[in-house]
Amino acid sequence: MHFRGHPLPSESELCERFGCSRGPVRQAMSTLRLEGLVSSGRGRRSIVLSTVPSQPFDTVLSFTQWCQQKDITSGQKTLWIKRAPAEPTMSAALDIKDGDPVVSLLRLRLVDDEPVMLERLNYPLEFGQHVLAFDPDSGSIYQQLIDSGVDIHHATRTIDAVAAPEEDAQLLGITAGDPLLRIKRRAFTREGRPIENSDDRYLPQHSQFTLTATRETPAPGSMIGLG
Amino acid sequence: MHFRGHPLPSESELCERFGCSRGPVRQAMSTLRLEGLVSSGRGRRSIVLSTVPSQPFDTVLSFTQWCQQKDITSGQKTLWIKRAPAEPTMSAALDIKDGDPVVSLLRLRLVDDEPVMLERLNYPLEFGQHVLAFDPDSGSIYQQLIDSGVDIHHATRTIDAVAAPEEDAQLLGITAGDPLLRIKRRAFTREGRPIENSDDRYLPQHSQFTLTATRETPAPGSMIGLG
DNA sequence: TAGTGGTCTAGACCACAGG
DNA sequence: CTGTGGTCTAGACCACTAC
Repeated sequence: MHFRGHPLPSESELCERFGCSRGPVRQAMSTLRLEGLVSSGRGRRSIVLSTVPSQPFDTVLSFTQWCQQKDITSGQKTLWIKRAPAEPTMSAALDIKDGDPVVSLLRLRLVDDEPVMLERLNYPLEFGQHVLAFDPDSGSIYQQLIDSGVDIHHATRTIDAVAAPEEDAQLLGITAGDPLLRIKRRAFTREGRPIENSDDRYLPQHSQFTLTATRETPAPGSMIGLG
Repeated sequence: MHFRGHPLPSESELCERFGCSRGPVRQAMSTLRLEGLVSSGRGRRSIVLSTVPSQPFDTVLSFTQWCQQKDITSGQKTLWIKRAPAEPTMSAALDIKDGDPVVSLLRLRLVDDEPVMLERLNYPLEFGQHVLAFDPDSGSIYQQLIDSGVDIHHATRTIDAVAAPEEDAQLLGITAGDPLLRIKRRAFTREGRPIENSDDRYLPQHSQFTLTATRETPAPGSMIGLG
């Protein structure tokens, strides 16, 4: 029915078909454009670019949720969970005072019982209390936070590559110095208060990060993929 | 003046101040929201989340342009440029027939005369001819393609980490096996025909990749940053 | 030249947040 | 309760594309 290059009905036709004015139609088209699914421009019909929807925000943040969508049997082993006063670097990252309590986790993420990712998570006590009151091996911490009423509003990620230190290498079953894909993540409330500061290290042979950008919109969709 | 959490003027105030109706004001706010700069919602004032603008699409693709924005003195050394029949992997990636001509480049990117990135670019002849007819050390290939009338519409990037092979290590002045951040990129026309298939390898200590996502919109902005 | 999407105006109603 | 942003209507003009 719809394939790449296929022209869409004109906006006026869509207005008639759905019995609404141009506003809602244009808003819907705008969403599709942002997702990179259609292309449009002055004077020409809009056309289908892709029929594959981009991943929603939740999936990008939650390893658990992403594995479920991909029908991958994911596992996790929490190596430790602790509550301790913040070091200067961590207090700065979480926008709290030096020595304020921080809840920290070290988790190993598994796919088919093989380690694929090492996760270091840090939360201010205000949010970390919901993590403490929860078995971290029973499911998604993100889901737990959301269920506890924490308003995870936006997040930033920084990606680079590092050589595996001895500790990481042992846990991931590789040799020290092997390359790891590192994703540092910070999540915020709507008001901009830090919820989480984390450091994930992926085995590059098992995972990669992909994203798309469109010229018409500076904001690309993104997702994590296992290959 | 504007800081994180600072409330913005209401939409009606902005309408008065700029002498326009709500439409354009809402469109501008929508752009800021997509870029993760402001947050808004029913019944409450919009607020500032960040004062750091995200990079536009062009900048994300063009190393040259990005360096110019950052006031970094960037250099480049094209090690070779060739035209050769496509290998099976490349023909599949560029959606051309086996043996069809492909224009390929190997470029070293410099910042302050130090190598920071190794760039392998591949174009189908249709687009690569504009690269051949151009001194690749004189400026941005993306700019050259755009000036030649090539409609670079959207792009996908895949990010992972690799251990530097001997050739890359020598060119970048590091040791073989050191971690590199790899970004594989594919650019397309509006019709979905591949323009470029490339493989960039960054020294991780000099560069990193950051992106933001907002819960309200699945599409995050993205940029490359040097640290 | 006819039809398209991009942009704008000037209203309107609603759900929701805050005092 | 008032004011907010989210959404909608029903027009309008323009630049551009395809013919």
